[in-house]
Amino acid sequence: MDQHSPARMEDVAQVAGVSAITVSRVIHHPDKVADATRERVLKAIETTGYVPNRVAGSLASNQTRIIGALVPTVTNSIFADTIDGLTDELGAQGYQLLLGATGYSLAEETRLINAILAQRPAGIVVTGLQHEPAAESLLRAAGIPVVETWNVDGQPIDMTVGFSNFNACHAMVERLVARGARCIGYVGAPTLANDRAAQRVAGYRAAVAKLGLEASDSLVFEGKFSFAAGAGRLRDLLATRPDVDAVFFGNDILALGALFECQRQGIRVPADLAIAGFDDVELAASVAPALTTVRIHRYEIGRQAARMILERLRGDTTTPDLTDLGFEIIERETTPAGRAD
Amino acid sequence: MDQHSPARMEDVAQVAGVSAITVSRVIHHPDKVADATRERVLKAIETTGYVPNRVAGSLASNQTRIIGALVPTVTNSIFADTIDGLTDELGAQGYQLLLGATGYSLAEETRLINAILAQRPAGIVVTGLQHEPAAESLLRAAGIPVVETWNVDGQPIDMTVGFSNFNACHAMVERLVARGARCIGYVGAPTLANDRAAQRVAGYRAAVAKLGLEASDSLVFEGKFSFAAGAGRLRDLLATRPDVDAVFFGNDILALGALFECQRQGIRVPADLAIAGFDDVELAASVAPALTTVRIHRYEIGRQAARMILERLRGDTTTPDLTDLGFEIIERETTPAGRAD
DNA sequence: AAGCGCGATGTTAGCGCTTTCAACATTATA
DNA sequence: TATAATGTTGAAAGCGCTAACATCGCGCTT
Repeated sequence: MDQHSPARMEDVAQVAGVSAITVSRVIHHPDKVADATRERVLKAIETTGYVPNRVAGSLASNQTRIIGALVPTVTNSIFADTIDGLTDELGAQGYQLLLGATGYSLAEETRLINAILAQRPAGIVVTGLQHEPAAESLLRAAGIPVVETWNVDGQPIDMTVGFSNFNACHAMVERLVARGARCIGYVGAPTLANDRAAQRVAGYRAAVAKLGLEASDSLVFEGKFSFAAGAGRLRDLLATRPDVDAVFFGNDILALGALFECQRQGIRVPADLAIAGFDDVELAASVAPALTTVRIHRYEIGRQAARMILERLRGDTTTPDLTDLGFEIIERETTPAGRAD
Repeated sequence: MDQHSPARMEDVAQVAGVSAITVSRVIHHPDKVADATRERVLKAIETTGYVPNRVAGSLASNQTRIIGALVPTVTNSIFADTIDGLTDELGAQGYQLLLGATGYSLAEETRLINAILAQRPAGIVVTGLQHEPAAESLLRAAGIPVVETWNVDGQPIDMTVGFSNFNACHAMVERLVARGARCIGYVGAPTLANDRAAQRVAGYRAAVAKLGLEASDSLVFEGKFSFAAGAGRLRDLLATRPDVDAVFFGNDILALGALFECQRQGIRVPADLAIAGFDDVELAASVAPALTTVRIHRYEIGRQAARMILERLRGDTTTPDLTDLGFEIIERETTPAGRAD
C-alpha cells in the first residue's frame, strides 16, 4: 500500500480476492460481473486509490479515447469557441482532447500532426483544408477519422465541417451594394497559410467584379488580428483611397478596431462610411453603433466535428462526410438601413 | 507494406537490416548510433511511413510527454491566453497538452482529473486552489508535479503560479478612493466554485471596510461573464443605489458591458460614474473612453506553469514552488484623472 | 440422470516499445 | 603484444492491461 508506485489492477484484484480480469470487467462491463463481486472490487478500488492506467489499456486494446485537435491559436476567441464545442461533446462521451496550436504555420502543423498521431488518437480535427503534402499523407495513412474544419471550399481528406468563406463574403458584398455602397474596401487577415482568409478575399473580389464595381489592389489590405491593426489599416486605406464608402473587414476584431478609430476621428458610421465585419463576436452586438457582420457557428463547428468522429467510431455509416453549417448576414447599425423586406 | 495496420518499429528495423532497439536509438539517442546505420534507419522510417507508437513507448518507459490542464472554460478569452502560454512552452519542449474544461463545476473537475490521470501525464495544471477533497487526494497521490494557477491566496497542493486576487482588488479600491470615489459598487463573477472570484469580492470588501466606506450588500452584485450581464447588473445597481459614484467590476467584460450601457443611457463616464474593470483585455485599451483596469499576466501564467513542471521533471530543485506574477493598476479614462505622481 | 446451456470467473498470450545486460569489434594504453 | 577502454549492436524480459478462449458450477430439459 505504501509502496510509492501507484496501484495496479493486480493490486486491486488481490485486495478483492479476484483476478485482474475481473477488475477490468468491473470497470468496463460492470453488468458482466456478479453484484457481490462487483461491490467487493469497487471497495478495493477505493481503498487502494486505484486509477486505471489507460496507456497500458490502450496498448492492449489498440484503441485510445483521445481525440487530437489542431488550431492556429487559442487566444483568437474564434477558435476558443470551437474548442469548447469539442471538449463539451467529447467530455460527455468519455473522450479527451489533445490540443495543439500551430501559430498559422503549416510546417508546425505537420510537426504537431506527427506528435499527435504518435499518441494513436481515435480521431483528429484540424483547421482548414490547406496542409503540407507530408501532413496530408500522414493524415490519410493514419487510418482514423479526420475532420477538417472552418472551410468547405476545397478537397477534403476525409470529413469536413464548416461553411463557405467565399460565399459568405460574396453575400456580404452584395448586401453592402444593395445598401448603397459603390466603392468597397477590404481588410482581411494575412492569407499566408490561411485558406479561410484566402477564400474570404476571393469572395470579396469575385462579388465586386461580378457587380461591376472597382476591384483594385489599392482597396485591399491585410492586417493582423487586433483592434490596433483594424484602426491602422483603416487609416492606411483612407489615406490611399479617400473615396471608399464602405469597408468590409475579414473579422470583427479588425472591424471593431476600425469602428473605434472612426469614433476617434469623428467619421460618422454609417453616414460617412459603412463598416461590416465577420464572425459575429459578442462585442459586435454590444457596441454602439452595433456592428453589421456575418454570423457563423463557431461552437457548433467543434460540436459537430466531435459528433462526426464519434459516430464514425461507433460504426455509424449514415453520417454525411460534409456538414455545411452555413452563415447569416446580420445587419445592424454600422451599415445603412435597408427597407424592411 | 500494404498491410493496413501501421508500421511498427520492427518493420522499420527489418527494412533497415537492424534490430528494433537500433531504430529506437536512432529516434531517441541518434548520436549513439553509427552514421551509416543512422542514415539507413532514417531512410527506412521514411519509406515505411513509420510514426512511433508512444503509447507503447510510454508503457515501457513508464513516462509520457503529456501534460494535463484543466480550465473552467476555453471560451472565456482570459483562460485562452493561459492555454496559449502552456502550448507554446510545452510544444517547444516536445510535450503535449491534454485539455479539459470543467464548466466551473468542482464535481466535473474531479471527474476530469481522474480521466487525465489515467493517461499518466508527466504533470498537471489546474485552475484555482479550490477543489473537492477527492480531487486533492487524487492529485497528491499521483506523484507528479501539480501546478495550481490564477490564485496564490491559499494552501497549495504542490506548486502555484498566479497573483493575489485579493490584493489586486484591494489596491484598485484604494486607487478609486484616491481618485475621489466615496460610494463604490461591486459587480463580480459568481463566486460558487470559483475561489478567484471569491477572493476578488473579499478584497473589495476588505478595502472598503478599511477605508471607512459603506460596505453594504446592496452595493454588491453577481453577473455572468458577458457584456449583457454587465449592462444588466449596472441597471440593477443604479436602480437600488443611485448614489454610487464608482463601480468596480470583477472582470473587463462586465465593465465594458456597463460602459456601453452608460453610453446608451447618456451617463457620463467618469464624470457621473467611474468604472473600473479587471483583466486588461485588449479591448479595454481600444474602447473610448479607455477602461481603467487591473492588468494581470494571463499568458505568463500558462508559460510559467509549463516551465515549473518541466524544470521539476528535469530534476531542477532550485525552482520556487510559488510564483507570484503580480498585477498592475492601469488607470485610463473611465476613472477621474489623478495628479501626476 | 445424463446432457446442455449459460452465467461467472480465470488463464494465457501478447500489444509495441524500452530497459538492462551482454556480446562483439575496434581503438587506445602499457 | 596483451589488456583495457570505448563504441556499436543485439537478445531477453517485462511495462499494465485486454482479447480470446477455457473452465467451472448450476439449473434446466427431456
